[in-house]
Amino acid sequence: MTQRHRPTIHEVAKVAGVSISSVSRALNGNTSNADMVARVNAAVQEVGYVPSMVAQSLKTRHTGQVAFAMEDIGNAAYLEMVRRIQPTLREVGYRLLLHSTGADAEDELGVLASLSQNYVDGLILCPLRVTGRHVEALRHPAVPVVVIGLLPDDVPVDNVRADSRVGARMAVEHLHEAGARRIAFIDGPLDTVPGRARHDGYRMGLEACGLKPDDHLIRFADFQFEGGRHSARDLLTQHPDVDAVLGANDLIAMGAMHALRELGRHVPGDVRVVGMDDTPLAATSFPPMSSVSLGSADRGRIAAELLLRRLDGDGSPPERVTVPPSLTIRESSR
Amino acid sequence: MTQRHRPTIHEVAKVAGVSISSVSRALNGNTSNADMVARVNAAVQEVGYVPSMVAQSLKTRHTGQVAFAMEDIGNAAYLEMVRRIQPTLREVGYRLLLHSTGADAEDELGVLASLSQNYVDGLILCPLRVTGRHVEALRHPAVPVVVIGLLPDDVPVDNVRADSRVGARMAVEHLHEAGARRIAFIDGPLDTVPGRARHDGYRMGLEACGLKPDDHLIRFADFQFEGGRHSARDLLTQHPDVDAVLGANDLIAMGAMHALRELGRHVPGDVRVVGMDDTPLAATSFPPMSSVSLGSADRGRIAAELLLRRLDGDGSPPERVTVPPSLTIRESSR
DNA sequence: TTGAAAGCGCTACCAC
DNA sequence: GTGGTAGCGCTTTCAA
Repeated sequence: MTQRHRPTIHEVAKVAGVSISSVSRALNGNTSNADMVARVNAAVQEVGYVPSMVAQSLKTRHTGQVAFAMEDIGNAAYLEMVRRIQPTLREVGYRLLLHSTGADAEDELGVLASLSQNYVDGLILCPLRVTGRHVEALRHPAVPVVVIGLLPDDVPVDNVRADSRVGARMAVEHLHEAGARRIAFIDGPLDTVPGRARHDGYRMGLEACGLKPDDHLIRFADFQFEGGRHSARDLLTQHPDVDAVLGANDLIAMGAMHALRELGRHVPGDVRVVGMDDTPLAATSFPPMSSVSLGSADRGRIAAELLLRRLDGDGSPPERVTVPPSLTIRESSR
Repeated sequence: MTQRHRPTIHEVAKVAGVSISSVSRALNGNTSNADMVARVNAAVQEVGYVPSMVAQSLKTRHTGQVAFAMEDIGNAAYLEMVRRIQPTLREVGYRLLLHSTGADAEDELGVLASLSQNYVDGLILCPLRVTGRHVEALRHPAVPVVVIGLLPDDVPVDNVRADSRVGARMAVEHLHEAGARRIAFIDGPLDTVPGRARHDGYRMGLEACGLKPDDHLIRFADFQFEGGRHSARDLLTQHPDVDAVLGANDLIAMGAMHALRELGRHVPGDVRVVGMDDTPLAATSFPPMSSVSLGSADRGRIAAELLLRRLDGDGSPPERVTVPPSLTIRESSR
């Protein structure tokens, strides 16, 4: 692997017999002389010149890079976001940097702080928890930031939200309509943004249906399959009259479906199940599982679009977009 | 969003009452005078100085960035890789850039070419198809490259492989031992690296078991759920004697499980099913699905480690690592 | 040990 | 329209 010398703009200039300024202009389309452009291009070909992003960045003060920070790319919701963010940015020439922070708030703050290093032009942040220090850091970001998730109203950054409160409520109402009366809920941690919102939505749903809330029917499971399975097993053993389970995400709900099967309960005959996030897991499960889509893909796309507007120099006040949830009804709750 | 002036090393120097060289040295640990270090650090705090990555990169000629290019981060195998690559790189201070090329060979070549822009120090490439132009581009990469996937022997880059040929053979042998005699195979496209290898492995497996290959029992499905479902439905309708289905990945195999259920065939009683990649889908399916792990996580980690060695200046000859497959037997094939 | 100064490769301003 | 030239913010010689 011989580290060949990378030709610079000077080599091109020499070969073309012009000045480096002319080369720069020709390459950036700031010249009207067609002959000049042709000569420069020929020289570029000849020496195999490729502009240095780094030098350009130092001069122009932008990098063509955007970062996306979330807890774990392994989470289907974040994955959906990335899959939309990347092409949206890429279309206009931005590259995407990925930060999986592993639910470490310290790490997220580190990302926020490191923005001052100016290695990216903007950031899309999807925090699992929003602390006071987050808010503080978001007051004076070194580059434009878009936050996906709930944010205090006075934080001056663009903000894209899901409405998982309404989503959870929709699920409960649907289960009620389908005939369920003892609707259990397996949530994620209450101190996370989605955990809190879904909990509230569940309660709201019960009220809207005239069902009495019963805290014994609520469990917490860290958003994972095994947690859902354990919680559901426990739940159904202690409360055999439960006739529906809402999972705070599809993994939890899938775990619950497995537990139900192990307990010999039929889905949806004995117990109806609904998940949240509407990931591929839901569509491919057996029976296919109803799930509340929180529009992860849309949130990703919209966040990217908002950020691009800022990067274009848009100075209008921070925007707040809420993506409505939608329920996909499949066999598990019919 | 007031674009405040970012303090430079000059401000720090002025406040500390020293030269910019001293600031640089103190910050990079190239000074032994403790007093100097203290003064500089104090000044850094005072003005809120954060070094510019870009300026550092221009000078030092490295960026602290590594790119990972694959077809689609939505694919579970690539996802697993990313999940290991990122922390491995991050641990030593590298950031990860993501290129989802969307199975566009042109795009992959673009990534390879753009390496000359020196916006990254290295690349991990996981091509779905390897063309002559890939090979050509890989002969003189501008920065170290590690390829995950099959590669001609004479291409001088580090290379991490799965052995999906052996993996597919293992699956066939397992199905045979379990009692299957008419083992069908739903593959991905034959012109992809994994599609080809798995096809060969399937044939090898049949031979090893003394089963007669029958091309009618092979279908192609583009590695997706619906493809697997369609193919399986078609297959089982035309060949009701099929008693086992191997899917070239878990999505295909899941699709097949659904088709079987729709056809009223019991898994594993009537038809045994095995998938490949051993994704979360397999473990959470019902019944839990046997699957051949091709070590995606390990391949990702190893690729990252190999790349880090190169970035450390290791000049030894290109290495070739093959990660062995392993079969996880679950209910679907018992 | 410290400071002055020379670039890294580029853009953009200024005269011509 | 074209060519000098002054930096962008940093690291790293080189002398003192």
